[in-house]
Amino acid sequence: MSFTYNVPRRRNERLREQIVDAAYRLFAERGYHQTHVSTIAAELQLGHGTFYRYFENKLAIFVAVIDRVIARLSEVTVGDPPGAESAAAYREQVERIGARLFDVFTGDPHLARIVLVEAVGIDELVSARVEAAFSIMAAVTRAYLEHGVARGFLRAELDCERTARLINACILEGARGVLRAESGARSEEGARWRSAAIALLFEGVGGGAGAPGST
Amino acid sequence: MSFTYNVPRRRNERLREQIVDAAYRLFAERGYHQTHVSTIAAELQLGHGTFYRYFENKLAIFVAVIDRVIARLSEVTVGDPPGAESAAAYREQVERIGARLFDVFTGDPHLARIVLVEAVGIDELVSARVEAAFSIMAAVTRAYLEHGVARGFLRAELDCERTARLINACILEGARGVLRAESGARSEEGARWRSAAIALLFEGVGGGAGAPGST
Amino acid sequence: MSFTYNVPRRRNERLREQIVDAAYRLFAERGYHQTHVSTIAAELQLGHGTFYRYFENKLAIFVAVIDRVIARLSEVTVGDPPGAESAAAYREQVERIGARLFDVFTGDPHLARIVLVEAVGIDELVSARVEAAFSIMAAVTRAYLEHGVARGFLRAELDCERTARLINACILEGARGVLRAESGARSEEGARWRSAAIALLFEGVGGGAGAPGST
Amino acid sequence: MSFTYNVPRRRNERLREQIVDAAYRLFAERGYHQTHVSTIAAELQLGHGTFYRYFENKLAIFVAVIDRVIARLSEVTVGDPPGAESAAAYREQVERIGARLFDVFTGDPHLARIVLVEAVGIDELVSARVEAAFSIMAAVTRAYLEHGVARGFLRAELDCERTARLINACILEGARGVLRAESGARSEEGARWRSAAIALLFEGVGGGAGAPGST
DNA sequence: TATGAATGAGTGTTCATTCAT
DNA sequence: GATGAATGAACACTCATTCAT
Repeated sequence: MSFTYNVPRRRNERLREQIVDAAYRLFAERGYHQTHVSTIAAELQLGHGTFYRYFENKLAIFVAVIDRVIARLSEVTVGDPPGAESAAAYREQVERIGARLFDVFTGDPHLARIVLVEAVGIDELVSARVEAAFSIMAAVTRAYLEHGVARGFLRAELDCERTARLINACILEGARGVLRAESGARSEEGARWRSAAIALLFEGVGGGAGAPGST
Repeated sequence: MSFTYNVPRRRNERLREQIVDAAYRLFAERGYHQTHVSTIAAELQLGHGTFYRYFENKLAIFVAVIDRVIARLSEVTVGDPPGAESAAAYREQVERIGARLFDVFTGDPHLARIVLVEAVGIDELVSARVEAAFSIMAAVTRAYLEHGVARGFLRAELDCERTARLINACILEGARGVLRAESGARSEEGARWRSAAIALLFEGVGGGAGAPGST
Repeated sequence: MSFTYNVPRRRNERLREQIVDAAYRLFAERGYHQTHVSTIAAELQLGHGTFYRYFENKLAIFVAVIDRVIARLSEVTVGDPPGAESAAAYREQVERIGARLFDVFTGDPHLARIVLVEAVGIDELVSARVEAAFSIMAAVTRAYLEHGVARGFLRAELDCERTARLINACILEGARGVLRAESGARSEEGARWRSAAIALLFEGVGGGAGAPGST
Repeated sequence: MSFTYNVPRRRNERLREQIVDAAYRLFAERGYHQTHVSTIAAELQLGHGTFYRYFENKLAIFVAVIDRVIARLSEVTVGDPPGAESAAAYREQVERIGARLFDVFTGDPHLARIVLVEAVGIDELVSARVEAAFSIMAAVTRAYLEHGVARGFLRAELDCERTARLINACILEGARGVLRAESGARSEEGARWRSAAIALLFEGVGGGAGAPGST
């Protein structure tokens, strides 16, 4: 019997994943309150009693979904630590990381909807987790800003903490904008949002001939 | 008799307002699904049947609450049409209108929570209404940007449509940031977010000695 | 003051009648459970509190309506006491009284609907009253039958009690049949039902060449 | 294992039947509006949520009850097609089928009450179904009458359509009459109604020495 | 381990009735 | 007397969760 020891366990892990998969999609498509435990179970042709062998209750699966979303966001922001040595390389890196984050949201509409819409107002615990995720994203952005300031690429007096959050908000707003567009027009729309955001980020709105900062 | 003519009517209007008041607060504090019709009625020491004399159903009161929020937002953005003739006056006006909007959100934590959190995922109709309100805010911001471009205060190639939405997202993010702070520290925190946002808006993050745009 | 003594009373009587009128029609058209106290009051442009000055409760107005229906039925069956001295006169009188009863039902679809449909299953008291009304109708019919038997116009062994009820059931069935017809076709349809019923009543279905009773 | 294969299914069907049984009796005894979903569930010692696993809503169970009643009525009227070749056999067959129908009503007081009382005024759909059932009964009766006319057992000018309905009304009236009687006296009462109805049907009320049709 | 039948707390909504004005 | 605002008992229906098989 010992040789089969891991098999059921593995099978369970697999099923647990599948439940999260299904719930992820369903929560995004129909919303938390319109997605019932039985909806999720039915999606996988499971008895809905079975669900409770894998998750304590309905909130638990939602937390699992949220955690997956957060993990997905984390993936993007690690592995490209701030370290550019020239201004040009710096700007390029910032654009790259921003684009990647942006792509995560626009590439998976479910993810954006879960984190921006459904996760909201369900439960304190969930809110705290999402908040934490955004804080992590902000911390990453902040690290880049601080690196830029340290190297003199960015304004010395920059409020890195708050600016980081503003930048993230812009990324999310861009993602929202892209998702509002018809799916056929999304890549073009994405390019526009990206360049509008990058321009705002590096130059601000100013720079006209009679601009406040031009004299 | 003539001077009491309107009283009954007024008393009704008054109660209706009180119901909206109570619902406004309760929806913000406990969320839509945790606020029951009977919760609202109990808050005003009314029988819950009474509620249905003033609102068709639970969704109706939520829409009323949302509409009040939207009206509040609209108030702020009218009455100060873009028209500055100098760069300095322009910047000042933009700061003023942004600050006012910002103050609405930070001045009434309920308002922000309703529109940002609770209004989301309840109902198509509600979402559409909130979406429309944000579109109006964006249109106002856009008008300012276009005026700035026309006068040469802002970059000619500015993507006014998208930048307007990015700016609004920054205002909301700032409001969120302030609401995260302890209530004692909010005015100081508000000042910081305001200046961070204004700086990002007009100058971007750049401007360091070795900044990308400095050469 | 004494000279106005009866006026309010009379006015009340009048209003009470109007309430019964309205209720009569509404109960017939929409049914008992779909007709609310406020429906009746609104019909007369009364406050619905006023209703309770004239009727104890909702059941009371229904009883009043039923009583009116019963009174209407009684009117028809009095004033033409059985007393025909010849077979032909007897048959004519029976036809006349049957036709009158029949006309009451077909002439006022509301009446039939109230007594046949709405009065049923509401309340013991109401059922008993309707039952009593039918008993009265049956008693009248029975008196005619007994007169017919006494004079030798009808079979001596006739079960007058039960036959009377069967005959009344036929009258009601005929009325139902007429009401099923399009309103344009009702008078023609009425004639057919009348002759079918009269034929059944006096001759039965038999009388064919090979009929059981023909030998 | 194969022999238990159907058991769970069967157990379900069984409970569903039991729910219909209970509802059938309760609707008959207390009426539709006085019978609550929880009343039915309690009768079977079920949680009232369980009810909804078997029926969509309260109307659905009522329709199920009505359909059972209709099925019961249909059973009686099939399997004895009109085909008697002699007048005596014809009369015997008509008596037999009438008696059977009559017995259904008098044998199950609930059935009569459901179809005659409770089914009325609840819902368009239900009314239409009951109406249809009566139409079917009428069609059967009519077929007998037409057969009788064709063979010359009955009057040639008989209005078979309407007379069929009149006869059915008499059967129902007889049933009603029996149900009015004390349960101890019902079989005797039943015999009287049957003979009164048969006599009316075949001979009419006439036949007295001085009867209208005797000359 | 998987199942799904059973459960009942919970909630939105209706409407007859009361009563202060 | 007339009114209609207020009331809350009553009820249909939902769905997360349990547990016997």
